[in-house]
Amino acid sequence: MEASSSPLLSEPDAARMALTFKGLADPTRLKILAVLLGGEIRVSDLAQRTQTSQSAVSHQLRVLRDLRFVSSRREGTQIFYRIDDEHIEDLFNKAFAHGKHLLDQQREFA
Amino acid sequence: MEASSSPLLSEPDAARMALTFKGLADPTRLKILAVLLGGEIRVSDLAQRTQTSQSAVSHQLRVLRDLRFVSSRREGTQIFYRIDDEHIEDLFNKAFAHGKHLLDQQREFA
DNA sequence: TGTTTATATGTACATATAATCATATTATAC
DNA sequence: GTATAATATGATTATATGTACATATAAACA
Repeated sequence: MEASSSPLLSEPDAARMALTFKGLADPTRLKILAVLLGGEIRVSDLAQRTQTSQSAVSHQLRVLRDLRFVSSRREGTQIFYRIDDEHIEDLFNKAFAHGKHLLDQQREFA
Repeated sequence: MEASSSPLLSEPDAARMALTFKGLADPTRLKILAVLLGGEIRVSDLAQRTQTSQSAVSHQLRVLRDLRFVSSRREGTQIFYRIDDEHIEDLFNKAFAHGKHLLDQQREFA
C-alpha cells in the first residue's frame, strides 16, 4: 500500500500518459484526426483537406501510427488511413469542450 | 455550410485544442494533477509528493494556471492549489486508459 | 525496362519546452 | 525595522519538435 493519501502517478505511467497527450498536442495532427473522424481517407486527400503539405502530413501520420491512434492499408499506390483507437473520439471531444471553456473565460476578462 | 464531407477543424479551434493537450503532455504536470485529483494541497507538499523541485513545480503550476486547469488560494505564506476544471478528470482517465492500451499492444509484439 | 504517381523518409533549421540555479516577492514572526 | 519561510520569477542551457526541401520507395502501367 501507498502511504500517501492521494493517487500518485508512477513515473512510467506518467510518461506513457504524456506520450498520449503529446500525440494530440499539435494543430496539424488534430486537423488530421478531425478529418479521419469522418472516416477512412487517402493521404493526398488528407493533405488537401487539412491544407498541409504532403511531407508534413506524412510525418505526422507516422507519429499517429507510432502511437497506434491510426492504422493504414494500401490500395495500389495509395494508402488509406483510419482511426484505430477507441479513446480518440472522447479525448477529442473533451479537449474541444475545454477549448471553448478557455475561450469563454478569455472573453469574460476581455 | 461546409462543402467537405467530414468535420473540419478550424485553425483557431485546432490551436486551442492543441494548447489544452499540450498542457497535459508532460509527466511532471501529470504527476501534479494526479495529486491534485486527491484534493487541495500546498505547493511544498506537492513538490514532495511528486518528487520534484520547488522551482519546477512552481513553473509547471503556472502553466496549469494559465490554462485554467487549476486555481489557487493563499493562506499566510502558503499557497494551496486545486483542480478547477470539469474536463481534467475525464481527460486524465481516458489518457491513462490509452496508456495501458499502448502498453498491452507493445507487449503483444515483444 | 523506364516512367509516372503516391507516399515515406532523412536532414537541416528554427522554435518551443523543461529543468536548474540564482534571485525576487510576499507574508509572518520577532 | 530584520530575519525567516513559502512561493514565484528570470536567465541559461539542453533537448525536443515541426516544417520544408530533397530524395527514396513502392506500385502501376506503357
